[in-house]
Amino acid sequence: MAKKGLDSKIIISTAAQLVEEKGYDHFSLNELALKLGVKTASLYNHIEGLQEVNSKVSHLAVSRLHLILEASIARKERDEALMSLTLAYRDFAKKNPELYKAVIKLPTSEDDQLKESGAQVVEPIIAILRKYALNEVDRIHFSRALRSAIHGFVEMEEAGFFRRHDANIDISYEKMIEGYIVILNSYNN
Amino acid sequence: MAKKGLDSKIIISTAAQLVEEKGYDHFSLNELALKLGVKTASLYNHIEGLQEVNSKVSHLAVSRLHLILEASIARKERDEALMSLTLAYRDFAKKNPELYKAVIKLPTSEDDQLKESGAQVVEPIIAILRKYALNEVDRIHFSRALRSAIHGFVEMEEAGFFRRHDANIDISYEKMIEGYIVILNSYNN
DNA sequence: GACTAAAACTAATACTATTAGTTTTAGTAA
DNA sequence: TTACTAAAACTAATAGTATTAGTTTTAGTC
Repeated sequence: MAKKGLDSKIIISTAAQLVEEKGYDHFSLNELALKLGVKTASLYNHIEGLQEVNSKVSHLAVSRLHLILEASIARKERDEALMSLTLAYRDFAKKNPELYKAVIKLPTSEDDQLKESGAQVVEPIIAILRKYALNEVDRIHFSRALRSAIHGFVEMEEAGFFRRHDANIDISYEKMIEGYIVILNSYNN
Repeated sequence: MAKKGLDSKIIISTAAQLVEEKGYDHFSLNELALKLGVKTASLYNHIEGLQEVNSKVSHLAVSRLHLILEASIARKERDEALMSLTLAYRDFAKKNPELYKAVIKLPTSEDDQLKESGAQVVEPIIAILRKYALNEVDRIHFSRALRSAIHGFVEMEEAGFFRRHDANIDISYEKMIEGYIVILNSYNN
């Protein structure tokens, strides 16, 4: 019963680990407590409840994705940056499929930081798009379409929709991104 | 304790209704039984368990979506058919947001009909694409990109990602589809 | 060395799905 | 009409979930 050095940060990062191990839908506070060497009720000294854990795991997932996206576009611009970011995005989702599922649940947690957290994924995309000849509104339109495609692709791939093996999935993805690059470059300039 | 006229079909359609009412994540067999005027354990005379219910609700959702997509392209071709189908798709997702969530869980249910059921959504899209000058492999590549975009868009919209009100969401969607139509028409012909 | 607040604990509650065993019902056969 | 059977309802119990209340222990401070 000695005080374990528990705090919210350790709990959330362990939760993220457990989500990846057991699957997003099979996460439980019982297993989390077990992994932390503590009784389940003890967690409530540090967290409000399951909802808060879920919410914070989502924020953590978005944070990590953000870092990777930023790194992917360092010293790159335009088409090269876009291709690099989109590949990094899919790579993250494939390496952390269960944690990635937390990303889409982000805005569900109705706290105020969500605008900030949501922006973490859009921001590097918007940064790239600024180098193209789109006005601000078209930039938003285009970024929504691009994010939809990227997210939709990795989620459907993970869910098991793309089964026809006579068409290579990597190539499907590349062609999709190339399509977006074509559209993007067609905006006058 | 008189025999209620329960069968699998009634159970699943009631489950689908309950999913829409309470939200996909808050569905329970207890509430389902309550709504059917039966004790929870009695459901097991007709269903294997929760997993089967979830799986069959997914199949039902896909079936309904399929019907709507087919109807949307009746007597239409090419660009007009594509625009009509994509609008119908989003419309379905907006009118049945919780039930739509069951669609993405389809392939998780590992039964053999999944190829058939999954095909229900692709099929009308492929039918449209046959009228364009793509070879079979490119048709698959393109359909994956299009489905990713459509699904990704409606899911992110429902999840609350598209918040900037200075860009109209309907227009974002239209522009996205128009982009795909441009790409599609650029395949020689 | 006593006091306090944080952080662990135990115990209980109300949900969830699921299984086993029992009773009732509806329909069929004698 | 009565007896039989199988389906479909039931009750009761189990194991898992999150959560709350109340208690004990610990670590650090006065």
